[in-house]
Amino acid sequence: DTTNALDALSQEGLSEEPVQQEKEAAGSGGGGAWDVVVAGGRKKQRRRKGQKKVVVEVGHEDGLEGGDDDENGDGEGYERQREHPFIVTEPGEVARGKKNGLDYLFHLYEQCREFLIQVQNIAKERGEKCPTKVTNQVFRYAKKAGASYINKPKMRHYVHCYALHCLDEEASNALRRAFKERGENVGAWRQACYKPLVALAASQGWDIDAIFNAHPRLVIWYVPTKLRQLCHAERNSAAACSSVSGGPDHIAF
Amino acid sequence: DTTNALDALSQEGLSEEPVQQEKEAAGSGGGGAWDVVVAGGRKKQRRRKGQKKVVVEVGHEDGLEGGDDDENGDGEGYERQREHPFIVTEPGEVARGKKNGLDYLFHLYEQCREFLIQVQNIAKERGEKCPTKVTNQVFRYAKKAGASYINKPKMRHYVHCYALHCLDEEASNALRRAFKERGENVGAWRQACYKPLVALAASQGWDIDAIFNAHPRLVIWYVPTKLRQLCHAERNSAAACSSVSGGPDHIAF
DNA sequence: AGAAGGACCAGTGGTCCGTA
DNA sequence: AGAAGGACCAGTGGTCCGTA
Repeated sequence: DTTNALDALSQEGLSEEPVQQEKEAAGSGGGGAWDVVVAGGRKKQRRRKGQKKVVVEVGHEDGLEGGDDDENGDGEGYERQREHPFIVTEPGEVARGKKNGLDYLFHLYEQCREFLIQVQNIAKERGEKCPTKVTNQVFRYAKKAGASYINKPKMRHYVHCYALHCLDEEASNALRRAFKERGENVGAWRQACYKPLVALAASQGWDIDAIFNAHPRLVIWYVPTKLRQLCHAERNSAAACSSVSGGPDHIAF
Repeated sequence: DTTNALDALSQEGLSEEPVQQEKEAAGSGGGGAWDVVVAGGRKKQRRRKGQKKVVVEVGHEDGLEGGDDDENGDGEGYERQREHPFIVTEPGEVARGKKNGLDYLFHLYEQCREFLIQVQNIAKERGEKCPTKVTNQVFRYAKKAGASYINKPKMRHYVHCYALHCLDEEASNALRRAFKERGENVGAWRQACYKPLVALAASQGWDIDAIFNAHPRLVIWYVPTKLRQLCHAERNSAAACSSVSGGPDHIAF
């Protein structure tokens, strides 16, 4: 199966992950693992020779803290393992400079799904409780498998953006292009992702949980609190509005 | 709707719950609320006059601890609010003495389901996360609604017994009659409930989660750890056995 | 300033063990 | 002894806020 090929690949070369000898290959100016993934057609990349596929138990080398800051890449001294910030990119566009693009962001969600599937398979094999969502356990597993660039706060932060991408890729792409053109930052784009989702929920009876549950890539993610609240608030004001105007199918926006 | 009628009713009269003035009416010798429920045909009991239906916010009176042990019922002094222990009863049989029967036990599971439904309705109304299982939140709600005789350790303890009752009532009834006849205690009966469930799982591909999920009254209960482990262990030894004997459909028992 | 993520916290699932 | 359930505990979902 090809489940791990992408994972192993995307663990390489990203400047932020702790494989020191490869770190700087992708750091700035593009050309990292993600670019390879995008250029190569999104699946079945062959692994680089000599790089072992990391799946379950990663031998822990403890190299993250302590001692030597002696390695440096492009002359900026010690680079922390924090991921490059996201910028708004169009579909297919590779982020330049020390930035990551939105295709890469969405790819992280796919990776989490693959890690979840692995955790589920292990649980089934052992006859243990089988998670249906991306839980702490899955994040822990991802980290142990070497995907240190995946963490819970980040993934939860952008879930609704990924949801829009899954549910209405056209609208998501249009929004990305518009916000890129306007030079908006990631935070503004992220905020803007709520509105089309709420509109979508409105058109489907306001049940955002049902919408997530009906989509195979989305069902594994918890509905973000704020999205749930927005849907609820909008439903109530739409109801108030329609009760004033009298029409049962009055549109809120 | 009739959702709360049973709840309100079964909150009355049971000797263990903290409505002091009614406590002793049902204490020993049968004749408590449960008997009324059984005799009355299991639904749409009318409420006793003057007894308010308790649903959400119970005015807390703090009367459980502190002060006066001055009330006493049938001459045994202060009776603690602990439920009478269960005994093995046949279907339809009312427990005599300071005991509770198994119909009453199973009725508690139905009550929990009704509390869950109430919690779900409230959550939906408020646009909040909606539990799909009987969670701590539901137990807390039950307690606030006056069903102090419902608690998590008890309900979790007997889940698999209730599961057998739901999935194969004939087998469950036969087991109850057999264990009553032999004079076995509740613990022995409880232990014995595992075996027919494991056999049932065996006949359905060993997926005990799927079996729970397929049943509308069971889907709201977490699969008990021990039941899951037994299914897993039995599956493995069945597999080993069939690989020795060579037949893919070899029966383990 | 905008953003990534370590680390905290309230409340969870699970059940032990002091109690009656 | 057999059994009910208060109360504890490890690990959860959720996200704040000290960090870069």
